[in-house]
Amino acid sequence: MARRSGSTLRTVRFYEEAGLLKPQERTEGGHRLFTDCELKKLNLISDLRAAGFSLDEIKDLLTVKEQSPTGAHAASCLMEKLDDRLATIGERIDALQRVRTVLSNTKEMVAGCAACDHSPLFPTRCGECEVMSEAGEPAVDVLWKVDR
Amino acid sequence: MARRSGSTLRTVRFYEEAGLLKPQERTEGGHRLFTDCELKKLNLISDLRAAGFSLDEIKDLLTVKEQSPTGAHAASCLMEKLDDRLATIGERIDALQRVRTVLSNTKEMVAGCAACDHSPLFPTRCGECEVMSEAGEPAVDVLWKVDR
DNA sequence: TTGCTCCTCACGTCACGTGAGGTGGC
DNA sequence: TTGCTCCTCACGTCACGTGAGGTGGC
Repeated sequence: MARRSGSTLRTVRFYEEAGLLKPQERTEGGHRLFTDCELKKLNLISDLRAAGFSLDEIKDLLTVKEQSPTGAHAASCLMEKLDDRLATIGERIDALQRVRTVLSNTKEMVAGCAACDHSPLFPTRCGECEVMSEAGEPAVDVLWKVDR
Repeated sequence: MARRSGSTLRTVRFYEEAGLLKPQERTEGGHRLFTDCELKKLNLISDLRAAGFSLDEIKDLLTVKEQSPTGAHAASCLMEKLDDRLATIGERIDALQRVRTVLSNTKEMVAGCAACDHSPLFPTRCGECEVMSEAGEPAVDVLWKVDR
């Protein structure tokens, strides 16, 4: 089970302890036996964890049905929660793309230093070097222009 | 400082303890005083943390210069590390987009249940309902088709 | 003098990792 | 009988959160 989902034994036991997974039964010797559906659930949990959701937030999704009196109620409740999660994922993608742009800009600026020929300005006064443009990327200031 | 970067006092102190930030000096009473550059650094650290990097991975970027003998060496070393981070960010964006697709598909399937009229199949046998198509999205199996 | 903010311990939390010592099952 | 895998404690780790009790500085 753990191997087939790409997670670890410890993780499976931890999710069981948290009430997210339930082994259908145990062998005589205590080994956990899981159904195929629990494997699908573990895969979904892993995906949602990778997307940055807490186990509580995940449990909240997994227990919608058992907390809803009718099918219509469960459906609208689940759809609302899914919209929340989708919005959060959108924000996280945007944030990652912004960081990507920052690092990419930084790389481009530092590319001009690949031929730095033992400049006396290195390492503490690179900000005064003619190679550095004035394009104000704060990350470049931090990572490159000054030191300490 | 903490407020101006959107983080907390505790976080600033923790980063200082981890060797990522250094207050330029302290007041008589022990209050930390930071330079503008340290604020930029804190903002960069926050962005990289939000992108899922550990403090060790961040420190690794921040100390490239002081560990490099020449400017050319520092530049190529930093660019290599930036490429690594950019690749990781790309993978994380892809993963988030896959999860977004999964949740979006799930929402679309469950939308058909908004008018569920006290079906006797709810809540444990929704998988047998005619409303459910056969499009095999495992997340739908887990969140909707069966229960427990 | 009165608030508000900052200070330093120090314990708590979340999601696991990592042995320590023991058993199951082919 | 021999490996390999699984089992249960139980302590460790990472990145902070959260009081407890005290001081600074306007």
